[in-house]
Amino acid sequence: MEWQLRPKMNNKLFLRDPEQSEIGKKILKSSTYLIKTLGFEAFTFKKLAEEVKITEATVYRYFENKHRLLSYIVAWYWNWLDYQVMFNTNNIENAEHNLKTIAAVLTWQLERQYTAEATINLEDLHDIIIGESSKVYLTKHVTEDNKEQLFKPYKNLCQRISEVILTYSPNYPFPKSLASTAIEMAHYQDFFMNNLPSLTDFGNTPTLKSVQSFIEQLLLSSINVQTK
Amino acid sequence: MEWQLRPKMNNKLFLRDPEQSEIGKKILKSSTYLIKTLGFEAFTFKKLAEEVKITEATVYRYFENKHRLLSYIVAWYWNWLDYQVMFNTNNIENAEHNLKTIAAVLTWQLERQYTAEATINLEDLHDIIIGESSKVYLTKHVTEDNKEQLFKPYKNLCQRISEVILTYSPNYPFPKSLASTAIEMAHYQDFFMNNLPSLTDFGNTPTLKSVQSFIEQLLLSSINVQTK
DNA sequence: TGAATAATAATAGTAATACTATCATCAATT
DNA sequence: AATTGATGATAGTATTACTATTATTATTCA
Repeated sequence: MEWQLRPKMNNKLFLRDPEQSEIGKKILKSSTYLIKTLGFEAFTFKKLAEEVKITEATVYRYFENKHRLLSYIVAWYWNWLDYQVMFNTNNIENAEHNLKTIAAVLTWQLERQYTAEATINLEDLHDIIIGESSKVYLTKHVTEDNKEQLFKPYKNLCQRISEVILTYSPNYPFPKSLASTAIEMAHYQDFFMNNLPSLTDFGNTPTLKSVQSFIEQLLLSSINVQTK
Repeated sequence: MEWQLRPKMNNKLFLRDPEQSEIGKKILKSSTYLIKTLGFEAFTFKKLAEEVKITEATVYRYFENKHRLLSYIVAWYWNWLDYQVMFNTNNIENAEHNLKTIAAVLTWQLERQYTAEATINLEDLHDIIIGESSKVYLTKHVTEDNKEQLFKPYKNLCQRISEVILTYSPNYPFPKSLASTAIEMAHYQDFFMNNLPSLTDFGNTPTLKSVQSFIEQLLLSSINVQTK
């Protein structure tokens, strides 16, 4: 039997479920491509409609506005990443090993599970996360969005990582902050490395492998000192 | 004799120097206030012009567009913060002490030097940095902006912090990445604490003091492990 | 003092954006 | 065969992010 994995998306994120129709799936695929290519600011529903060859009105029937669409895409990513972490740390007792796995997953260094589901192009998605994901919560309406649980997948991931941290070091005082730091920095160091390299130490060898070492070191050393 | 300190601003950041006229200064003050209050997305030159009681056209003679204005304000902040770090670590040999000072400065816990210069309201400015500063570089035109040296003050700060890190631990492999991590996280953990508290460990006591402890621990432990 | 210059006001206009609304058509379901 | 739902086609609006032009002040410089 074959299993098809689909992230369960919060229905506040859309007006009509895009996974339930061909047009919806095309909207997801094309918007991911366009946001990656044009950047979120220059991305419009009009351009999206042209790309998918539908009318602007149709897009509006799926998503309230472009910010919600970005929120959907980003939430999808956090869901997916959470699954990767879960799958790869599942049944493994060694917390240090698991922390290294987390650093690898966060920096895109691990064989991806569940790539068959091709609604969204994962490489495009990763690009969007690097450059645009913060814009989802850096708004004046974070609080309302948060009440609608739009950030649940991010929080789940953060929670999962913090649990591994606590397994490794039960008295470490900042497990959740360290988890969110690892998540954010995995992406920011990637962005800096490629765009503002002097903010990193990876200017000469701009590879995700370098970022991975940094995140790994960040996770392990913070905790190591604490448990001394 | 009294000294008046003014950050030397890159003249690519403006069309007409706002520090050189009364209207210019009002533009800086009001835009800081408005961006803080409305958020950058809802902030427009029209609203700014109304607030300052000038015409929109006048604003455009000072700044090319609202993104450049934000870049100016943010650059001003990094300049100012760099000065704070420099002033407070100057002549002090003890690198550990200096790292603690840096954590304090980044989290706004230190007596501010040079607050007399009142063109820009520092409290408003701090709010903007927390919620809007990343938007300055998270664009499709980072590279060109970077070529025009718009991010120089940020890089200077990062460089200064990384030097302290290296003084403390000459073999630590990620001084610049750790510096940019400390800077970004000082602000992100603040934002999370106030808006998405479950991403942090400060939900019960949402104070900058808590963030300070975290940043301090982050800086010191990363380096400590390395030097073992 | 008078002329030249610079800064701003006042006003107008434009293309694009982010929508909302209406009605017709077409396909699938019951 | 009738109903429902999704989409297309089309139109329209308020706002945004500008650009342009001319008139009016204020400043400075000869």
